[in-house]
Amino acid sequence: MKLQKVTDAGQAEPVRHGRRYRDACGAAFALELVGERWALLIMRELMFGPKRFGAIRGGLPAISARVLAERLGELEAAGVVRREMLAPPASVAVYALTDWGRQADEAMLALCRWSLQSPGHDPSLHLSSAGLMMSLRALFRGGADTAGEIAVGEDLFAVSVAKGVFTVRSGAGEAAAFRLTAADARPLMQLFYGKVGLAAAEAVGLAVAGDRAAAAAFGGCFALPDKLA
Amino acid sequence: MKLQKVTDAGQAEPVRHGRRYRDACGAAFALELVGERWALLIMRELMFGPKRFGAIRGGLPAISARVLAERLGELEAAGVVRREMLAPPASVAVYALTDWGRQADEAMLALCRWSLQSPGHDPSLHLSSAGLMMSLRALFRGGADTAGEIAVGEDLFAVSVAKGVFTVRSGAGEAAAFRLTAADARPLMQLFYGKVGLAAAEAVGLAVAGDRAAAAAFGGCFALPDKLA
DNA sequence: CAGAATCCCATTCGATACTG
DNA sequence: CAGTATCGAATGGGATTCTG
Repeated sequence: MKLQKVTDAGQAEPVRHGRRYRDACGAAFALELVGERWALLIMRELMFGPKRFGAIRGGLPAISARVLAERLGELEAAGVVRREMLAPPASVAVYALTDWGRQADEAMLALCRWSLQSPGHDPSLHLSSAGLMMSLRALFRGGADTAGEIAVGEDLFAVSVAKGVFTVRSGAGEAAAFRLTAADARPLMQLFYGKVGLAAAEAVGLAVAGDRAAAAAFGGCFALPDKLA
Repeated sequence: MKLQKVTDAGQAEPVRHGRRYRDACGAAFALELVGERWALLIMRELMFGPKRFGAIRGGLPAISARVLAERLGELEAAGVVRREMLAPPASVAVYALTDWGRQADEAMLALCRWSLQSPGHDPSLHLSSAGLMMSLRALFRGGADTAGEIAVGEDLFAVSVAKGVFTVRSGAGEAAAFRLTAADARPLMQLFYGKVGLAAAEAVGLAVAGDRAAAAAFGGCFALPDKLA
């Protein structure tokens, strides 16, 4: 009722909240689509693959079920998210970004890179596996070609550096030279944000398998930008 | 009181609204800083130079004075905006982006480029001169080197294409080959968004001075992206 | 006139409880 | 687990008013 109104033809038409910017600039239109509270973070959670309602909540512990349901409805009406029913016998609903929704990652990365220059950023907060991978993409500084896997809790990602381009995919990787495993993002943040060595990260819960030298070199590909103030 | 609390030492400490994301990802932190309603559009208005309170309102006719004052206070506390007192005899307050605040333009451009792919975008809405220049930057597709001036209402911008890079500055331009003048953004939107010729834009209020061929070529450097749906 | 302060109301958010 | 219902609290928007 709040999210959309059904026209005479029965078509869903996004009405959104009465609050519009009434501004023809693309930035304003983007904010109409994904500027509501939590919207961009929900998209981040879906950036590496479809997720169930509960899995999104898992990545965003501070969101309430009500707001999450509301946002998913709005994002679906906006064409950013698609609700899909998995085939039987699974028969559960998952939420996935549309192709267009996935293209918002450039904007998201730009926001990450910008905000991480601030000395006010607090890396001690909770970080989901999707948030970690997003941060890695934002923090990539370049380095030698390599490939590996990162396992965070239940989630597995294939990462690679090829020709100076860093790529993350969901799932197992081809020809992974190393694998970093941790129960949550904390130890990996130490390694990537904190610029500590592999050994220090292992002391706080990281497990390294495979080529240790390759893993260490990979860790050196990322750094927080220089702070401003 | 709502924007900041004064500590024992008397220092201003951004408390924001109780609503936090509690998420270590840079995207979440960016949203804490500039994710409130109107914040990014206020920054857009300041992107090409400092403005007075009333001038910002002029660019954002739908914002209320209360919310604008509140946002300016928050953005100042966040280090994105600086409130400056012009030297006498002017002695008026203006709001300017800090260096860091200006760096958010990459993220803003990415949002523009993303959202303008949507068929839902409505170019018939109001557009401020800052919004127009932002949109031009987002719509730039490349073209031959040139330089000119664009005058929208009271505002004057120097634009140039050099080595495939499009630049906008506030004020008069060096060696401008042409000048496009209009009372508001509408005729210029016709030219740049609408892909109509110079003559058609002149029919709706555009005035062209100087080298017409250069002006026409400049107009051809911009285009809306292909729509998705 | 610029812009801060105040009041009122509609909407939204967040937390908890509830249901299939 | 996947949402929905409900309610108090906070916010946004608009109008009005004060102050210099």
